[in-house]
Amino acid sequence: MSANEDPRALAELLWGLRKPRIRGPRPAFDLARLADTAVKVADTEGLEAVSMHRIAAELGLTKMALYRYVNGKTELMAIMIEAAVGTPPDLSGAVGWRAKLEEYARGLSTAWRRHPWLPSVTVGDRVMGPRETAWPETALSALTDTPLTERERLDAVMMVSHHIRATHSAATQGTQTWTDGSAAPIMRDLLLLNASRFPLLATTVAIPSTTTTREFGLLALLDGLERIITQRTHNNGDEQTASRPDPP
Amino acid sequence: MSANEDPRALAELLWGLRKPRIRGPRPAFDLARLADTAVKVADTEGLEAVSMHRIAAELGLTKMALYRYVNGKTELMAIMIEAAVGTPPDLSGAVGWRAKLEEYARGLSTAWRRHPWLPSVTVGDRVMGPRETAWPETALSALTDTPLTERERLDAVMMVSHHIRATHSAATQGTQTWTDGSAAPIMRDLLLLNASRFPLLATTVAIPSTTTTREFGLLALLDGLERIITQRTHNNGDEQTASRPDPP
DNA sequence: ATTAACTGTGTCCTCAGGACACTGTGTACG
DNA sequence: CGTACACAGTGTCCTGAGGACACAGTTAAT
Repeated sequence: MSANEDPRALAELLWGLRKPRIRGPRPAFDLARLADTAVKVADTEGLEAVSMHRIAAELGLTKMALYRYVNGKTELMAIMIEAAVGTPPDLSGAVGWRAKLEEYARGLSTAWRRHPWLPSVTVGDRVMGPRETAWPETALSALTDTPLTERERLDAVMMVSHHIRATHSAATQGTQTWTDGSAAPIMRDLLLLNASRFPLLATTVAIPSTTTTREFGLLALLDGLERIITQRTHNNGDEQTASRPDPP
Repeated sequence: MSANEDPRALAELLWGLRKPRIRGPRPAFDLARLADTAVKVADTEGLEAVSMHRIAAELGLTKMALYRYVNGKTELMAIMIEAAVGTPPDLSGAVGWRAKLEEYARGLSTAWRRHPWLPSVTVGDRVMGPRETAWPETALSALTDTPLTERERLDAVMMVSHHIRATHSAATQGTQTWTDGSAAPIMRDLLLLNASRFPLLATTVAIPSTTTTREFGLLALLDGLERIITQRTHNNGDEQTASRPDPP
């Protein structure tokens, strides 16, 4: 409602630049405690269960007392995200950019499966905290030995993230309208009823899926990156790259 | 608030299966009129400006009169989408699956640029209308001559859609936190301040972008699909495929 | 003409987020 | 040592959202 969205203040909160309070009585909780309880509520009852009132009650506080800690719900969400993302996976075990990126994608997938509300919320124009920022930093490290430009590396990282996000359950963000979710059976019926107008979709929807969209998409994505990378490598004449084996 | 979400009713509304009302007075408006005004409001003032009250007022109605046409805001949104998506591009001019998919991506991009609120809303578990359904149907037609399975074609189509969606302005859905949006300068400052913790991101963010993420990502994506397709083709020994020329 | 079905209105409710004044409390400083 | 200030937490109020529901007015089929 109100013009409460001050990105500067949010940044200071997330990056630990708040001036230490000395004068009055000590606050009963700290930001980490707030974030953890809010995350717990979101995990167990869904994101829509997270309201100022609810979280405050969970802590034995009044709703308005929460505003002593955060400037509004935006800030609450921000510290929730920061608390939930966790640390990015260790890519040092994987060899080659491709294996590293796959490992990264797995890690992302795991984190988002653990907190199903996370993918739908880590989106759009916003201020990120240091813990969340560590993720793309880690992903970039997978591509340092490639001939891609810095921008292209970031683009590639974003592509992987977006793909994992997009394929992560229809309930949160997926648009897998055809395969999962409560609307899927209805859509199937409608397509079969109108098979003449939508012949391709109708036949496609009728058959069961073997592989997942996530696997296939990641394969295509990494194959595309690999093509670009090997092309650059051949032209420049250095850099080794780990290739996926051709199937028989 | 209330359990108003009946996907069956929504489907009937979208697919024109409402029983014709005979008995009482004629309604002053029809669904198309509702949808158009709501779309206009969303286009000019943003999606958050679309409320039941607002749209009703726009039509010179009371809020509750709107509920005679739609069962709730979910249905309003659904007919808004259906009105705004428009018709998919004609792919018959492009030769080869790759050019067709590129054309499709362009069309999608155009539609979403015209209605910036659209990408953030055409997401998740929901019932689609016939006009929106025509889009993936069209995209599938681009891939009929490829050796991909039906499922893989749908996956490929989804990948393209997701990519265009993801790269379509931070304000709506993009997560292009590093490059656009009001939070970007703050993030830049934070990264430069903490360059020791995030060396890769810090350097990456410092340099200006030459190509867009959308172009690079689509390139990688289509390259990946092409690799898979040509691989299948070589193995099966048929199918022609349009390849992008190698740069010098 | 009657009646049933329907459109649109007005009132009320719940539940968000949030502003603001107030009470109580503890620490720093004169 | 005491006072003043800064702060934590409470209670009350407001706005604005979606929505339920009863009612008045209207019209077409019977």
